[in-house]
Amino acid sequence: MCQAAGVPEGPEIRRAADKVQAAIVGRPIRQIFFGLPGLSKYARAMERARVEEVQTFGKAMVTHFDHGLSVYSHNQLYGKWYTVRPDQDPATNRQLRFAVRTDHRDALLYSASTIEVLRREDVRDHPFISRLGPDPLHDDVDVTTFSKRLRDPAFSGRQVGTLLLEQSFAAGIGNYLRSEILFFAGVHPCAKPRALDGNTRRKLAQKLVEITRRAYATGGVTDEPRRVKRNKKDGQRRGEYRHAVFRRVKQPCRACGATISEADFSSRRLFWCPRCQPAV
DNA sequence: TCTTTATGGTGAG
DNA sequence: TCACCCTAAAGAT
Repeated sequence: MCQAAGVPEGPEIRRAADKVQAAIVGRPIRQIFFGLPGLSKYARAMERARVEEVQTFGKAMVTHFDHGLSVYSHNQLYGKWYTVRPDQDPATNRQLRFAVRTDHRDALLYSASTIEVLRREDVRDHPFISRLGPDPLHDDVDVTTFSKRLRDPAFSGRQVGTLLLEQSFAAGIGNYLRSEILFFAGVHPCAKPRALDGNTRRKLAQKLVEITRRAYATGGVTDEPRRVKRNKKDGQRRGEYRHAVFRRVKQPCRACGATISEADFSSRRLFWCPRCQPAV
């Protein structure tokens, strides 16, 4: 059985989409199952189609079938994809919400509460997707995209600690990436883009893209490779061992030794180094 | 066994 | 800004 990587932020969703795509794209479908009310009526037609592609838009995933329908899913905090050999369902008490069973692998989505069927041409108009800013994991998005955005009056007067969580500014960034990006950019969460000098603003845009892509490549490890620690007991890299500041409250900054701070910011916990990210 | 927390998001006021 | 929804695992008792 293969449990698709991690859950909640853009990089984890994209990795899950990669797994699902490799498992079921182009394969004859044995069965489609929907575990939420109102969707079963679409299953028959999907069983005669094949999956063409699995797209992600920030934290949203869209599974496209070649007969013109697509399945939108958002995992929120709880959804989890598994890919398994046919009918080798995982041992879990979770609720199965969407299943694509093919002759090769089954792709199973558990616990997700937001699953919708759309026509492919309507995907861009979906209420969640249509409001998203650029996704730093998309090929056509780069540092310049966000440099410009940070100068845009719509965003430049906001505190960066708030801005980074807004999906309309950048799609797919969540709470751990927010703390990590600000740390590597050396920017205090209260800073406003328009008050930063040009170099710092560009560095913030650069780290936004770099750290998000690093998280995708590593499966959520955001600390610099040379600094990444391993748990001495089991060699794994969880929590303390994955990030530079996130959830490292009261631990020493690995760059300067100062004690990592923590505070609620936009109703979520934010972590920063008071020396590497001085108040503005 | 109960309570808290969580890498997310919506809608009311 | 707040209450609320979704569900699972960790922490407290």
